[in-house]
Amino acid sequence: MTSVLSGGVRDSINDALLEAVRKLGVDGEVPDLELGRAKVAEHGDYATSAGLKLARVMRQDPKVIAARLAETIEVAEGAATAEASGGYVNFRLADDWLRRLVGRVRPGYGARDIGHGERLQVEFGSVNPTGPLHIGHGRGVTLGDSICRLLEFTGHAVQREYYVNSDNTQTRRFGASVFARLHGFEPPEGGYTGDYVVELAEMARHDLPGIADLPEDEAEPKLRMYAINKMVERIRATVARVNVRYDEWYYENRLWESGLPQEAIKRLRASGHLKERDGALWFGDASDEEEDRVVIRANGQPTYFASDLGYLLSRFEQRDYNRVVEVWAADHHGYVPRMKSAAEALGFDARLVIILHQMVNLKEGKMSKRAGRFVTLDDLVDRVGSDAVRYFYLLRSPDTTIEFDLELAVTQGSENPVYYAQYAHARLSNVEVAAGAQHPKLPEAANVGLLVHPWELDVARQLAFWPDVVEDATALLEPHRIPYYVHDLATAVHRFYHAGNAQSEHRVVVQDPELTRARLELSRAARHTLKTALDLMGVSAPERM
RNA sequence: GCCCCGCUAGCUCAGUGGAUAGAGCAUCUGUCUUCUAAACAGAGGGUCGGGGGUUCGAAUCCCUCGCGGGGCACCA
Repeated sequence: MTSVLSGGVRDSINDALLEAVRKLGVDGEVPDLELGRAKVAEHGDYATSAGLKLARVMRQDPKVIAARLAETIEVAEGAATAEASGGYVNFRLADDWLRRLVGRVRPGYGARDIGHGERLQVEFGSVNPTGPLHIGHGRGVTLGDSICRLLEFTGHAVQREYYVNSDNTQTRRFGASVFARLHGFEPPEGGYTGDYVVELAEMARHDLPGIADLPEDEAEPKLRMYAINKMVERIRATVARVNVRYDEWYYENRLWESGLPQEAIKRLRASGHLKERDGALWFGDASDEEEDRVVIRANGQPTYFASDLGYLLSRFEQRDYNRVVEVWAADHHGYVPRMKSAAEALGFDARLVIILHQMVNLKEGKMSKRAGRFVTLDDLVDRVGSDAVRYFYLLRSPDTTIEFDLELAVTQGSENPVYYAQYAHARLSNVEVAAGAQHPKLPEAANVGLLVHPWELDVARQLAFWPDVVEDATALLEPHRIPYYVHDLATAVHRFYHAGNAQSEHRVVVQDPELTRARLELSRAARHTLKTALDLMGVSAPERM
């Protein structure tokens, strides 16, 4: 029998449910019984429509099946009781089990070994290093970072990588723009016109003696690398402000130096995935020319796609990651099939996971990095703070387009839902301080049996749900499930706390040391869980506010 | 034209094919001599974009139409 703590109580219930189905004589395929949270309080905490689902297989009345299941089911540790209702089976978490759960919650509660140490890379952010990060990029880096945090929390060996473009058309234009500014010209057509390019040119003039005397074909690569390095420095500082960390800033030119794109091209040529047409080298199968993509241009210059072919080898072979998760903005969605078929052609198909998130649009009009028209992520952090920024981004499903209104973001900064959760944490921290002050020596062990009020058990109930949230968020790579959970837990905490405002005998810290100790146990369990969940979001858990 | 995402309360958004669709903000009504009121209790507010279909059951799956966003490069 597995410990309930190793997974969630939902897993235990599900195991018990399946075992009961077997006992009823169903063998072979069991349809998905869709055990989920009950939506109405009368239906308990979890519910399944197992009776209805099994009616066809068992050729029996759903009500009868549900009733028999309810009788048969035995959940491990007596964690929950089952009750039939029509074709449904409803589960109610046992009060006594909830109390014991409180005593078992430790810092980091909810961590699970789902990944078994799987080596995987998450590549996210990876914006062309041709300008500062704006609010659109903020979404990508916070999403990617929280995905990493989730995967680390669930037993994966995660490497966080930023792929630094350095040899593509955009970065060349960037280099050419710096060159133009160095000589007092306007950047060329399609170049970068932001003021920061002028600053970069002046810094280069100082840091690269003699650079202004070189002709463009010699100066541009030097200026480009100089400017890219400056931008990478700045991007690194920006993401650090929102608690985003990378293990590796992997430069595109490193690929070419190690011959990986060349090797990938060689292999794809041998396997018949490449062909010459119009003087260029194309990737694609013969069935549809429209789908073909250029790898080497007619002028002999490789495309970014050639680099990406080598990048696949770098990660799946040279560095031996079992899986690679890419986090991209939706404007790259057209590139997904290409990458997928490239990965397939090289034999890595199922191991490449691509997560897309929708765009962040500025209400005042389109952002453009080249035109220097955008709100930087630094601006946003300056005005509303890192915690509110992270919560704001992570609250939304990646599929939702964000219409960003800076004025509104600033005015609403103070009513950001993040403070609701942080306040719950701060209140509990304060309670612990108060308990220590009033009771210098409390009992070592807590008698959790003293937790009897509904507002106390409801906190415990929320704690029971946390492993489910971790599991779902990890399986779907959807961190936005966490802030919604945090809100629910914070609500239960505030209610628990407030019971003591309404009637002082319900406070955590009371005369009776035994009772104080029991309620303190619950406070700590809730505080640890809030802290853990906020950590996964990269949001701080303050001890006072 | 083709591809992707969205359309759910006044606004911003959750919602693994299940029972009576939720939260925050905003609006209205109550609650601080108290372990922190950045809180709590309550009220109002919905043809889940329209129309078909599949199913015992659809906000959820399929088809179709509409609206909004994004993409369809020898840019990334």
